[in-house]
Amino acid sequence: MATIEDVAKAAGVSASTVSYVLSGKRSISAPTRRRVEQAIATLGYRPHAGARALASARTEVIGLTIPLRSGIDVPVIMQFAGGVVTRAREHSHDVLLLTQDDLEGLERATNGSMVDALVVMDVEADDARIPILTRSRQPSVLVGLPRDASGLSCVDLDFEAAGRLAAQHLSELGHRQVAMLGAPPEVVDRHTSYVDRVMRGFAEGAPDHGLDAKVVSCPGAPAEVARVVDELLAEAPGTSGLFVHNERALPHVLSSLREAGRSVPGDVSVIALCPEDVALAQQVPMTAIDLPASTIGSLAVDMVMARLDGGQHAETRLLTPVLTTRGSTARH
Amino acid sequence: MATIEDVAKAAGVSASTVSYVLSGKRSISAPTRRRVEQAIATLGYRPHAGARALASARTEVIGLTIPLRSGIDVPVIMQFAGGVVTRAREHSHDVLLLTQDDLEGLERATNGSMVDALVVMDVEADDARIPILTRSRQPSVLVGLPRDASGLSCVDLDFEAAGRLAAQHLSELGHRQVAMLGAPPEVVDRHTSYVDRVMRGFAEGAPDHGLDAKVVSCPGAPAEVARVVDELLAEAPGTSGLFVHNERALPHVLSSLREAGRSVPGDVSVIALCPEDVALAQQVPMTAIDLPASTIGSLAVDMVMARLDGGQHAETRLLTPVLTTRGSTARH
DNA sequence: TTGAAAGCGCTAACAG
DNA sequence: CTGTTAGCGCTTTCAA
Repeated sequence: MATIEDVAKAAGVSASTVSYVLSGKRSISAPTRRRVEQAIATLGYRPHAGARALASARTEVIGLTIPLRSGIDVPVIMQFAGGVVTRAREHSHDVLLLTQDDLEGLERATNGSMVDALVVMDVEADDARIPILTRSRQPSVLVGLPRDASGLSCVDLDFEAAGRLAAQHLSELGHRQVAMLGAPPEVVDRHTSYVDRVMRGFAEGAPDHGLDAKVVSCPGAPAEVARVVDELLAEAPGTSGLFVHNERALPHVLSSLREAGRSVPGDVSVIALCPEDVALAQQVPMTAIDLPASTIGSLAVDMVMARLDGGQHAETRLLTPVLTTRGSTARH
Repeated sequence: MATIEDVAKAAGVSASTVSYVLSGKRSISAPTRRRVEQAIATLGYRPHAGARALASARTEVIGLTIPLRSGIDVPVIMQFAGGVVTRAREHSHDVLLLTQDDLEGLERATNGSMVDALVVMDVEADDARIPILTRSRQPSVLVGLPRDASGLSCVDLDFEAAGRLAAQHLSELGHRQVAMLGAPPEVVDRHTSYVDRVMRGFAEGAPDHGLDAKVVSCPGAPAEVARVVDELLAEAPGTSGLFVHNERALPHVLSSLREAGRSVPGDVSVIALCPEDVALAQQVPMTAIDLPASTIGSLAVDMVMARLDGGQHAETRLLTPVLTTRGSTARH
């Protein structure tokens, strides 16, 4: 591979001049710049990432932890990761993929100077990674809201407000007996922050709007979804409004209702909390609170970059949920 | 951050000794090793990745290109990526995430010495990345089968055999008029290699088994799936066997059939080509040819690692498809 | 506007 | 079994 020295020779300048042409950190005469750029092009020169990181203490890489475990909403993760990668490239950074529960990997990435900054997904209420992150010298942003952020930046949809909004909307449609079908039990048990928050928002918002509400967690497998729906309808036959925060279960909820002889939205109104494309891909286009995963991903990168080169202080940003009315809800 | 020099001082040895303790490349006396390990632990020392890469010409990172564009089967991608990351860690490598169509990123990663090796997903028949990869000095493995692999390693499910297997199975069940619902048009147009191969396998295998077969591409949106299914049943009302290679469309195919008054498997047998968990998550547990995405991911990493430290030559590995009979097929 | 030179932190001969 | 030393390729003062 061509080195900066090769380029310098070919252009008849010193290595430092080549470096400055690349970084733009000092002014270069037009002819010199031209010759250097020429040499770079003909040699196909690319700076050696390791050498650059060593000399500049900057890697141009950000770390992204993503969950690969069970029960998660895969499309949401992908959209989020897409947002992160795309935005990172716009800040001319690459992305190092770390897995959620690999604490060792997180230490390696930070202390080993593999990354300039970190985006951490799917934060739990008491996340074991928080102490590692506060100790690290790289800025990081948590996607989610831990019990104690310890001065770290956070970004997420305001899931609690989303829960309240769902309750409010069902109330405004005239429903009185409602229920929420939440994440699978294994996810609820992990106390992943957004799961807790949306459940709390709905459970607390419902009474405020005069609703009688049940909140149950819901597995993803079709047979189990049917069981949960049947149980719910048996226990509270008057249920006419449903709030579903479980992407995998969503299609089966709709079929289960149908098979139980309840039409949507005729007998039961259903609000989903999911990305827009998922809402539109159901048998009935769903009235839904949008989960703007890609936007959150971009935002996370913007925030962490701002701290990196602006030295800005930590902040928490919660996006206001937006509900779009489609075909799955009606007046009661 | 502590450097190797700090560790050396703390342990009363030279930096090279610390390095050798870490790499195991020469024998160290027990007491020395103990003191060094002690010092490493108390200082929380981690080698600087860039410095190491510069000195050793090894990054301990592999690049992974994943598609983020539309029409892809998201769960398959995630499972695949999971397999890659997990296996990479077992070879003590991290993973740098690259996006599918970022040719510039691929060059940066290889020529900029950011990675030791590359795993490239979702290869197209004439993939623009192949020339870049053949030029690069890092080994790479393509997931998929391009028209001309140019001496690069390839790994994939034998999708052509999968197509034939589906035809054969439908034939053995006594079906005569069958059809395949393939990937969305935009994916077919890209000539992603596996899409072409499974269609060819089915189209060519069907006549060999005495089948009258139609092959159509199929969008993912529910309304469109319904349209495609209805058209199919209108043109070929005798169709009693279906082979679906489209994860997003799969649930809607089942509902469309039901709404068209055809029961599964009573009137129509349906074979899916998808990961096992997807097959089990449908309303009817699907007879399916497994798409072992995670396994392929692991395998890709193993292959690329073997070339890295064994100097082995390139090879192409195609996994034999396996069909599992479940509730969506019956004798005709 | 440019060049020379001192590192950045590590690895791997080479020497003992 | 261990230490000394010469780079790896780049960035960034310092000097002109």
